[in-house]
Amino acid sequence: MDTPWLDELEMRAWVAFLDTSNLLHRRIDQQLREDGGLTQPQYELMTRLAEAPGTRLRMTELADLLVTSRSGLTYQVTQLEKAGLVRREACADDDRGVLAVLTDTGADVLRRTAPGHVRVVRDHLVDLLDRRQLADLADALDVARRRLRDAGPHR
Amino acid sequence: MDTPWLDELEMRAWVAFLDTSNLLHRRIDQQLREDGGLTQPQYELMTRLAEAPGTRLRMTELADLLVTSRSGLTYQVTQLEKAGLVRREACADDDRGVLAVLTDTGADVLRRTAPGHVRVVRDHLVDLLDRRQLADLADALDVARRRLRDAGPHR
DNA sequence: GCCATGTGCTTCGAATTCGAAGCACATGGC
DNA sequence: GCCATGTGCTTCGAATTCGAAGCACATGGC
Repeated sequence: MDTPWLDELEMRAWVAFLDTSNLLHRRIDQQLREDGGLTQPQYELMTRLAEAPGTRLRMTELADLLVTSRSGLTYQVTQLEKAGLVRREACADDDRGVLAVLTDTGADVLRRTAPGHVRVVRDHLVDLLDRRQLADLADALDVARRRLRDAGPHR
Repeated sequence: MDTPWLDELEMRAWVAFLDTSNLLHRRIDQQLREDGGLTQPQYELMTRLAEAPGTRLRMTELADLLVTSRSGLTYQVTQLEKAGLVRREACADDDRGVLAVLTDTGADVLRRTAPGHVRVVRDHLVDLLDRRQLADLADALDVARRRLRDAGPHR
C-alpha cells in the first residue's frame, strides 16, 4: 500500500488544478453577487434545470448533477422557490418524488445573468486556451469525471 | 458588450472542469473524513504551512494561497490551534502581524494523512493521465491561474 | 395482502462560511 | 511629532453547508 508521492510535474498539475478551481469559483461568486440576486450554487442549479427537458428535474437527479448533498439542494430549492424562480411539482410516477421546475421568471433572470457569467468564464479560462488546449482539457477531465462518477454514485 | 455564448467544445471543457472540480473536492472531503481528524480546508492549510520556509506563514499570505477569506482563515487556524496542530506566533517585523506555525504534532498528523490523500488524487486524476496530458493540463491551468491572480489580488 | 427493506425528500442541529465592522498598529505627509 | 489614511487580523451576525435521523411512499418476496 505504498503510494508514491507526486513528482514535480504531477504536483504542478495538481496544484494548478486546485488553485484554478478555487480562484475561478471565487471569481464567479463575486461576479454573480455584484450582478445581483443569484449565488453560484443557485445559478448552476437553474442552469441545469434550463438545460433539462421540460426545464424540470427530479430532486435526486439534480443533486447528482450539481454534486451537492440532498439536504443542501432542499435548502437551495426552497430559497429559489421563495424568490419565485423555481417551483416544486409533484412527480406523476412516484408519490415520493418531487420535481424542481424553472419558472418563466427564473428563465428571465437566467437570461439576464448569463452574459456576465459567460464573460467571466471566457476571460479567466476559455478564451485563454486555443482549440487544441480546450479539447485536451475536456478530454483529460472527462476521464477523471467518469472515474469519479463510477467510483461513487453512492453518497 | 455582446459576449458570444460558449460553443460545444468550450461548453464541454467548461462543464468537465466544473464537474471534475466538484466531484474531486467531494471525494477528497470524504476520504479525509473517513481517515479521521482533518477536513479538506484544514489539510490544505497544513500542507501550505509544511511547504513554507520555517513551516510558518503570515495569516494574509496563507489566506491568499488558500484562496479563502481572512475571517475563514482565522476560524480554521483557531480550530487547528485547539487541536494542537498549528500555533500562532507574533510577527517580529510587524506588531499587527500573526504567523501561523505548524507544530510537530501537526507535522506528524500530516505525515500520517498524506498517503491516503495522495492515493485519492492519483486514483481520480493524476494516474488517469499520461505525461503529455499532465503537462498540458498544468500549462493550461497555469495560464488561467496567472490571469485570475493578476485580475484580482484585491479581495 | 402483509411486511421487511429500500428509496426520495425534508427536518434537524452543529459546523463552517462569508463580508462588514471593529480594533490595533503602521506609514507617510506635513 | 501629529494625524489622516492604510493594513492585518479578529469579531460579529446572518447565511449556507453537511450528515444523520425522520417520515412517507415503493417494491418485492412470500
